[in-house]
Amino acid sequence: MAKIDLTRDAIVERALAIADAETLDAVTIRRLGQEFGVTPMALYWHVKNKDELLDAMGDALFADLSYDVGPDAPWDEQLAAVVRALIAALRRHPGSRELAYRRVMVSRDGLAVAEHTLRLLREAGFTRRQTADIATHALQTAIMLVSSEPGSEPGYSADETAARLAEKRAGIERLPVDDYPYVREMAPDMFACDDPEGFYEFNVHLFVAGARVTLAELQTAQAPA
Amino acid sequence: MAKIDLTRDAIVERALAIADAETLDAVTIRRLGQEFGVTPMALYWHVKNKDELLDAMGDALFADLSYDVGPDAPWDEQLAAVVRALIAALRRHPGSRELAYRRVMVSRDGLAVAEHTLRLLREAGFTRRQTADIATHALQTAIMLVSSEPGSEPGYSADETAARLAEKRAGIERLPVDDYPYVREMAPDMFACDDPEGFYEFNVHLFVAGARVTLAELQTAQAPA
DNA sequence: ACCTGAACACCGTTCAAGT
DNA sequence: ACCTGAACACCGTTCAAGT
Repeated sequence: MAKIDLTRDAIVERALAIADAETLDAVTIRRLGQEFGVTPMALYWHVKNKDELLDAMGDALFADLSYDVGPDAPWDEQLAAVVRALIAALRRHPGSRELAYRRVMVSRDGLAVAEHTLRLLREAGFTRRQTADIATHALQTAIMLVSSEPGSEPGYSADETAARLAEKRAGIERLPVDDYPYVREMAPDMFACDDPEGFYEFNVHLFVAGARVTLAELQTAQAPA
Repeated sequence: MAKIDLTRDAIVERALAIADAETLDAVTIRRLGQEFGVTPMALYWHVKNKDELLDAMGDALFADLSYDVGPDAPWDEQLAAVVRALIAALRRHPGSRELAYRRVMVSRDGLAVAEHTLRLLREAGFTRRQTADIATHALQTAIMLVSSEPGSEPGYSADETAARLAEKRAGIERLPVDDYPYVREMAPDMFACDDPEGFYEFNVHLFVAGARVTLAELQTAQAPA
């Protein structure tokens, strides 16, 4: 039974758990109060308001990132490591993944990945603008992959997800065969994924390959042999 | 003054406008009723519930896509055209961009792009799994780029965005110079963008380049000369 | 066919008050 | 220092009733 007492950390942890089990919409001040056996207003002692709670949840996403493969590794491997680390972190709290945006350039751990990523791209030879774009893109890619792992319906609980997916599949079944041959053929792959690790690895590869080629193009343009 | 009468289309249009001007959270049944000079309950005659309204808004995002560069164009150009078309469409209604996920494989226009994209990838030589992944990734990339155009704070109104950005910049100013040299150097590029078209083009290029290289790797692996 | 009134079960938040 | 009671301005939704 061990009642957990109301602290800021406990609140954030509980909030993350609710978001994962249900939805981000399901984490409300009132609900949290209820779960701690306390009135809603009690939370306001520990947290300024809901927005600050969401910020704190966002900060938690960046905890325990391990992206350091050493400064001697090629930059593209370093970049891949960053994206993998972000994906791993976000998969721990998929329900709160979108909160990562707002805290990368703010929280301590967020700034640490940012610094690391910006450095490796800059030293690889990208311009300032490109470095900013790719670094942003890296985080976005991670969020997006966790959002789009086939079979996930962003913003819905487990039950609703199942219902909506079933409806989508049924809708596609009803489609005229001649007009949508590829949609029909690919539907199973669009709605399910028996190998999530493979899904993530393929997409990380795609992302890093894009950056690699782009840099190569840049350098041959600048210094044609 | 010309009062617009309450129809399903008018409601959806108004909802999209509110989301763009403010936030998706700002579109509520009650608010819409108010704007049409009608009680909230009146909307339920035209729309089953809020979820259906959001679905309808999502459908609208896929209207007027022009991604057809002809079947003779190389597949990578066709893919670039799809991503550009999606970006253009989402930029018309940035406030509702996330609603695109749920309707790609459902709405008529969504299914049309899906069919087109799946076909071009499949014919280019990707496996079924890869085709599904890249097609999903294409939409996600578009959504994500519109979300992350430097200087945008997803989920906040214009005023709030300005406030949060200012706070972020100030936070970075306060950072120890020695610990975060790259974050400090790159901050202007992370928080603003004087050339959005360039931003989008660079990232589309990155995405397509990744796909191109990945396919090339695949083919040399399958058929080593 | 289309809209309203009244009601219910929810939100976040403030502020004075309790211990 | 930490929590509560009462209150306010919001949500989505149902359902019987009006025209």
